[in-house]
Amino acid sequence: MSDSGGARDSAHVAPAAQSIIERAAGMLQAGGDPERLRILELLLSGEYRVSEIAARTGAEMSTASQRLRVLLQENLVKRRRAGRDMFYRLADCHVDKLIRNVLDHADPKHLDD
Amino acid sequence: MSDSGGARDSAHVAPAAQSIIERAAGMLQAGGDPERLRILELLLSGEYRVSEIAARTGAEMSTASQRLRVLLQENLVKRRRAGRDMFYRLADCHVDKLIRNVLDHADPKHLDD
DNA sequence: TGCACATATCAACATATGTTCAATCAAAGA
DNA sequence: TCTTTGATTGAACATATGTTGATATGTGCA
Repeated sequence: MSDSGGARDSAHVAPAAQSIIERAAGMLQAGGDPERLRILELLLSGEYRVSEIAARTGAEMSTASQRLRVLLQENLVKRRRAGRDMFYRLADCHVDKLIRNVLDHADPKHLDD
Repeated sequence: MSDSGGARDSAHVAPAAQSIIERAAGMLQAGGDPERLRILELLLSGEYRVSEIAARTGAEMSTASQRLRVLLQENLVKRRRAGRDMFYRLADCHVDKLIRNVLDHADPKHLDD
């Protein structure tokens, strides 16, 4: 036993409750589809209606709407109605940071593979 | 037309290349499974061998190994061999931040739903 | 070399996911 | 009220994903 370089009990990480893990996993999974991630990336720059999101991502509206539904369910985005339009935006700055973080990490600039 | 409160071209977000989006989505997806996320959470506190990871997450070794393979493929973890053991750890501090961020966000403390 | 331990891989299966088009709902204006 | 426009929902389908137990690899030691 005894560890070969392990940094056990180093940072006092309270193990997250199962429900937290599940919600967090749901969020990651929702962002874990290239097409949905493209939507999230777009929303980094502001609020858009479904038709715009569809156009800018080259998808049918119903497809965009389905993708937005998943993002909404997992609390990655919020929406508001304005007349016939529905505007979607990132849920909060936390999500903003998350998206930027992962896009940044995936950038080859980080040459960490 | 014209926007109803939209914050277009606000933050100069360079649209990420397709390949970056895909890699980023792969990372999110890899973390987007509750069981794999539990492994990542465990690794927040250090380096562990497969047998320990299996034991602590209540899984068979072959199951743990499969899960680790996915995490490895998406560059969320790294590994090193020490004798017969294989030690896994988070790939870098970027991943550490990502995991903490999402677990934090999923915490009900944030009451943002 | 032969055995034992730690991991990894394979293949088969059940389940989950994403897409699509048609149908429906909701708001606005004639 | 009827029509138009924007958005959502439903159902069917193809594809992807996660799990499992058997098998293989790989390392250390006798």
